Amino acid sequence: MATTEAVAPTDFIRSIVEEDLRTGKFAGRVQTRFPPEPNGYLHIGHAKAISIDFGIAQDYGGQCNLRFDDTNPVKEEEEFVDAIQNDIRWLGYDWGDRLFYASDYFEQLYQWAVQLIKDGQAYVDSLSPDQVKEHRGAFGTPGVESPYRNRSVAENLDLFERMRAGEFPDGAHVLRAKIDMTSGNMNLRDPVMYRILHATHHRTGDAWCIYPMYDFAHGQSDSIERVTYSLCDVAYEEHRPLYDWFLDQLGIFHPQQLEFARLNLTHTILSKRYLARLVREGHVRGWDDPRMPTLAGLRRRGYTPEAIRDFMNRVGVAKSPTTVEIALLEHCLRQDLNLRAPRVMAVLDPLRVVIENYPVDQVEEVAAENNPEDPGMGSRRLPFSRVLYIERDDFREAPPKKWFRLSPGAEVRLKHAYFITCREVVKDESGEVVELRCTYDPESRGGSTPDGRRVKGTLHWVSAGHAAPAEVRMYDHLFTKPDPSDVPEGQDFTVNLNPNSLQVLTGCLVEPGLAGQAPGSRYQFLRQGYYCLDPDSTPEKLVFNQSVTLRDSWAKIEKANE
RNA sequence: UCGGGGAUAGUUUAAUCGGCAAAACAUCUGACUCUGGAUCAGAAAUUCGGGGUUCGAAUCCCUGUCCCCGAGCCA
Repeated sequence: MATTEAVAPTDFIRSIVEEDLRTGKFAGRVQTRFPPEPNGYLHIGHAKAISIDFGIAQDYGGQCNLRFDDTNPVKEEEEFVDAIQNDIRWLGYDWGDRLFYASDYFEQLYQWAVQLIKDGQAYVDSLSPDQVKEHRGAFGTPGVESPYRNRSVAENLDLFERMRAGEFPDGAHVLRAKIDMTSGNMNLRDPVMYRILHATHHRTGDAWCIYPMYDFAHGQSDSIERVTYSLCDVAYEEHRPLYDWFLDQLGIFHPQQLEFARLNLTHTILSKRYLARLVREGHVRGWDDPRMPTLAGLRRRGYTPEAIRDFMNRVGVAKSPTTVEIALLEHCLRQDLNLRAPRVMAVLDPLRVVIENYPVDQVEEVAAENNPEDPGMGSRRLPFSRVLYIERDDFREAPPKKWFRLSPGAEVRLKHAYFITCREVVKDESGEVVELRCTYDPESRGGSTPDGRRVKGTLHWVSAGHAAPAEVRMYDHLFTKPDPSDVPEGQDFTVNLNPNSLQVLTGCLVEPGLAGQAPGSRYQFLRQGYYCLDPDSTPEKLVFNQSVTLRDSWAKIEKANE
């Protein structure tokens, strides 16, 4: 099978790694980590970080750890720990036995905090949250020092110990680093290192009632794990001076933080908060709704890990804030599935066809290749009979220009079967076409005739007596605008929600072999697109999700004719 | 207002030391086809502006503009 991952990634981070490898900066070691907070589901934006963190380790013979950044017990849940691991594995990455938690390091972090207090680099502040905020100052103006800033080391030690012992209520005190209240970088204006939180932690239970802040936990966790490259979002670029400061004050192993731009995609949103709102307000059916950009949603939609990895390689790694067209993601899926998905025939909007000159009770089997891109995928046999269904959209009573499909008097090929000619159009009282009376050419079996006559159109079909009923869920972009946040004054992104992002087709008919297949199975519905069997399927009714359409040049012609 | 980061076809990225600006996606043509699919061939399209250095600048210097991020006891 041809590989779909042909693009060799090259980027500024890899250049730095290669340079370090040359100069021996980290003794030839490449160690990265992926540090999710277990407070939500992973989405395709995270997949970019995963692909970079694991991909770079892989490329240079290093390792990537999985570390849950679980320093805030009030936001984090065990449920997400499992879901996140599942998603990363599904994407195709492996952290071996290196599954860690920032909470594994709580005791060490505490000892380091004590060390900084003893060194006069940290102090217990007893200002209220509002006062801390006031003292911090604004962008243009310097902050002012807390009156508690110059407490003695002994008093700080005593207070901090008692904070740990649970003597104070939430918010009564914090431990802050003593840096510079006048810094232009807000992160350096005596950042909070520890806060009091009488909350049960998903792993440490009630062992702690003080918890370290991200800035005091992340770099040291990296250091403990001997991470060489701590790769993160550009949002953390302004935190780097602080990341470096703690490591330097502590005098411990110093990983290098490097920042890259996070992924944005057109026609969707990638903010955990907004995604949660879509779920909460019922705009989608859940976190794994096939319209969601979550990995769970993409998986259910029929996306392959290969397509997503290929996409990440094509998107590249840089620092400028950018928005990738969702068309590229869709292209990657098509390209992958074109090579791997078995072709099947499915009629979404059935129109009855009776072959008048075909024997009433006869059923024969025609051979159908499973994938013209890969003969190794073999072939199957399909039942053909006198009564069939074709796609309603494949017939026009008054055909437009360049119409290759069926119309009164026209001859087309039924894929893998016979040529048929439309003789008569049957309508009901309201004038709707309900049936086509056709004849077939017995000589055309297999799709060609002895006289070598050509037909322009080839249609998919199913045999009425054999087809399996199905529901097909058709999807379109979640948002109508490329940038969902482009809204009129006073409104929010929900006004750009696409009312037609889900269209449920019932009464579809698919070829018989599809019954009983495993949920998650992916197919190409011939001439239509790629579809994936949904877990909602039952023995009575198959349910398919449309993953992505095929490129449709007729749609373009039709549009141009308008 | 201050600090940090960024700017190359419509989009995302390349361009080794200062040496012919390129690829993919998207768009448009055409060929081919038992999927109006796939494939193939082709077209159009790019260095944020203004100065400067240089034989030569996307790259170096000066200057301006625009965009993103930052004032959680969130990560």
